[in-house]
Parts: sequence; C-alpha cells; structure tokens
Amino acid sequence: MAANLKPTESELEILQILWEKGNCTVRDVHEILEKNKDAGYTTTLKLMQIMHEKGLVTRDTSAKTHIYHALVNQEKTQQHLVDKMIDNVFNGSAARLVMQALGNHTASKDEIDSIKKYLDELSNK
Amino acid sequence: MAANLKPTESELEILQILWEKGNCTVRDVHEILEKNKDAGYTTTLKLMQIMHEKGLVTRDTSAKTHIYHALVNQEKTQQHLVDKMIDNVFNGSAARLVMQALGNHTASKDEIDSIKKYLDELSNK
DNA sequence: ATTTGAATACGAAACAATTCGTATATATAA
DNA sequence: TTATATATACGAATTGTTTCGTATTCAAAT
Repeated sequence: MAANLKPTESELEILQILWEKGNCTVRDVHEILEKNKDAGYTTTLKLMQIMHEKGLVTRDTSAKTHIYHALVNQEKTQQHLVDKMIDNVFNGSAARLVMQALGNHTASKDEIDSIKKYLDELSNK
Repeated sequence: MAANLKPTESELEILQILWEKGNCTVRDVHEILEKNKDAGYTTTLKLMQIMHEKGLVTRDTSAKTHIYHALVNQEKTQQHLVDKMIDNVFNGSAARLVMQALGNHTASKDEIDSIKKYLDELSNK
C-alpha cells in the first residue's frame, strides 16, 4: 500500500503528535488534541482507524488498548506539502514563499542566523 | 461579508490566475486551467459562481459575458496559508519550513542571494 | 426570421472529510 | 460475581468540495 503523502488537515494534526511522541494510544492523542479543539473521543478514534486503513500509521493490537505509530515519513510529508504550496500558492517560486514565511512570522534572531548559515552551506555546494 | 482567507484548492488555482491577469472571463480562466487539468467548462463556471457567493471575487455582469476580478488580497491570503502551514506542518517553526522549502527545491543562486539580502534587512530592523 | 454558438443559471450526483451515537468487549475494583 | 470504567468497532448523519448535465438566454451570422 503506497504511503499517502497528502494527509488531510485532521490527519496532519494527529501525525504531528505521533511524530513527536513516537508511540501513542488513542487517548494520548485525544488528550493533546483536546487542548486546541474540541471533538469527542470517538472522533479521534475514528480518524486514527481511518489513518490505519490508509496506511498512514501502524498499530499494535496485541493488548486491549492499541498503540499507534506513524508510518509515513515526517520529512517526506513536509517536503511534499511544501512543494505543493510553492506550486499552488506561490506560482513555483520558493523564494517568495520563504520571504512570506519570514516576513510576518517574526522569526527570532537565532532562527534567522541559522537560516543564513544554512544558505551559506547551500551556496558552497 | 468577511473575505474568506481559506480558499479550497480549486479556488486557489483560479485565484492565482485572477491575481496575475486582473480581469478575466470564465472562458479566459478555463482555457488556462485546461492546460494543466481537464474539467468541463461548466465546472469552472460553477466554481467561479461559488467564489462569487463566498465573496472571493467580484464580477461585472453588465454585459452578457461576465468579467471576474479577485476580491481577496493575494499577500494576505498567502500569508494566511503560510502561517497555517507553519503551525500545522512545522510545529510553529518558520525556520524549519524555510529550510525544507530551500532544501530540495533547488533555489537558484540568485534566489538564494536575494533571500540573504532580505534576511540582512530583516535583522537590521 | 431562423439557426447556431456561446454564455449563464441551477440542481443534483459523486466524492471526500468530519463528527458522533450506539453496540460490544474487557479489565478492574467493589 | 457484578458493576463500572474504558476500549474498540461500526454505521450513519452532516458538511464541504468538485463535477457535470440540462435548461435558458442572447447575440450574431445566414
């Protein structure tokens, strides 16, 4: 089953949690989600079941409480979404996206410095 | 009517054309869309009608053939989408998005230079 | 005047994403 | 052992997006 690189928004919220935590139960995920939005427990459960059907996550069902784990790669998924946005929203210009991203979103000095460093490495290749 | 800053994917495709061209008929838009995807004329028409209902575009209906014009601001829309992506996909880190955007998407030397210049201005403010 | 071509309007089907109610199983504490 | 709390499974309602068929209007060419 080919890994789906275009998760929906809800799926992405869940993936982010799984990427960070590694292994989670539905309840783990749900408790974190609840902080920012409100939806019932069974909604989260259903979403994660669908994600499993789609091959976005694996789960260990050996115990009563299942343990979920992200199956799609974080970087690849991010890359795919960024590429799509560059194409879809910025007419193919990565630079325009970058400036837009840094413009209003007040990156800290540290962040800006690390980006500069990164750019230097990039141009020296 | 509050301007909708979260256009759907199809709407975004149309907005991009309107942002670039300024004024367009449905046919203008449709002919450009057709190059990349295939969908019937009435599909494009319907989408643009819906966009009008939502307040994403205005149109001049004084002649038989209506003329459409984007009503939402390009930069604001882009900003909104980028912010959402930073939040949604990169856990709030603009820097991570920037690096991901520049990493694979091989920005040209010129682009990289202009980004550097931009960053310098940013840190001197 | 009639035909033809191109435009809009509108409804509805097809598809996708989200939400939640209810049934059922299972472990644990009383 | 029974009650309770917590899990999963599953179906279905709801909402949003996309697509297109068909009806109608209007202008221009014949």
